[in-house]
Amino acid sequence: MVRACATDRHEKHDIYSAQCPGRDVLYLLANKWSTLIIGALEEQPHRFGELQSRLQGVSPKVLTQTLRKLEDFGFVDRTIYPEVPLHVEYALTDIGRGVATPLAALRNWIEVNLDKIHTT
Amino acid sequence: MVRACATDRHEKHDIYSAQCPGRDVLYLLANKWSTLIIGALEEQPHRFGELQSRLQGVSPKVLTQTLRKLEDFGFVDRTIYPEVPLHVEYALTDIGRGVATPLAALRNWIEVNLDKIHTT
DNA sequence: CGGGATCCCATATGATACTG
DNA sequence: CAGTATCATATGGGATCCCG
Repeated sequence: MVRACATDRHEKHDIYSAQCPGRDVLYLLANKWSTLIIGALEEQPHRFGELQSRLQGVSPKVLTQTLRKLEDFGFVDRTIYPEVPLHVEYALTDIGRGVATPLAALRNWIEVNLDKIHTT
Repeated sequence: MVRACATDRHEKHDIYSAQCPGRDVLYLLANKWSTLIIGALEEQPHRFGELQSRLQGVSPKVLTQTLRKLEDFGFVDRTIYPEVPLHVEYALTDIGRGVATPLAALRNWIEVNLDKIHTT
């Protein structure tokens, strides 16, 4: 259950309410790349370039934007190794590994049921 | 596991590939309202106006757009009762109830962990 | 290598008014 | 009631070039 009880409607802790902070989280994931990025990082930490080649089709700008947002929410950790050439690694935080689980379930469901879905 | 094996990279059945049809499904859900709509319909069928008041903040235009997309993918069923006044009901299809499960898991995770997330 | 800076477009989202 | 029409805007997304 998402709501604890019926009286939660349109309260702060009801995700169906406009005031619920959970909507921000849902909206963070609700873009073209967040879910895929978290999925990739769940397997193992990735460097910027590795992510870009793994997530076919993402531009460096959008990849940066999305990573920053995930950092802001505390889902992703960015570590800089001051080497030459520069080395930056992105990894999931504890909380990041937390969301990764339901997101993996979603991706998995999609893969398993893809043949039953009418993808025009 | 999302990929069956490592050799799946950048193939049609690898969701990380740009050619994977699963991306369309992921992208369908990746918008501001789809997840909430499916969540609401999971509880019970809703009329248009019921949905609109339940999902605080959605405009009729956007609600229609999203519902149409969900219909196209076969997740939602639209039934018209030719009464006066007009009566239209939206309900989940079998496949719609399928996605609803992982989506509910995601919403639930968000609610449970909301206090641990840094929502600026 | 890992981006930041720019410019630009497509689309998602919205507010409001109107109709079958 | 259940939308559609219209207009307006925000943001996502992308291409390219450049720099430490």
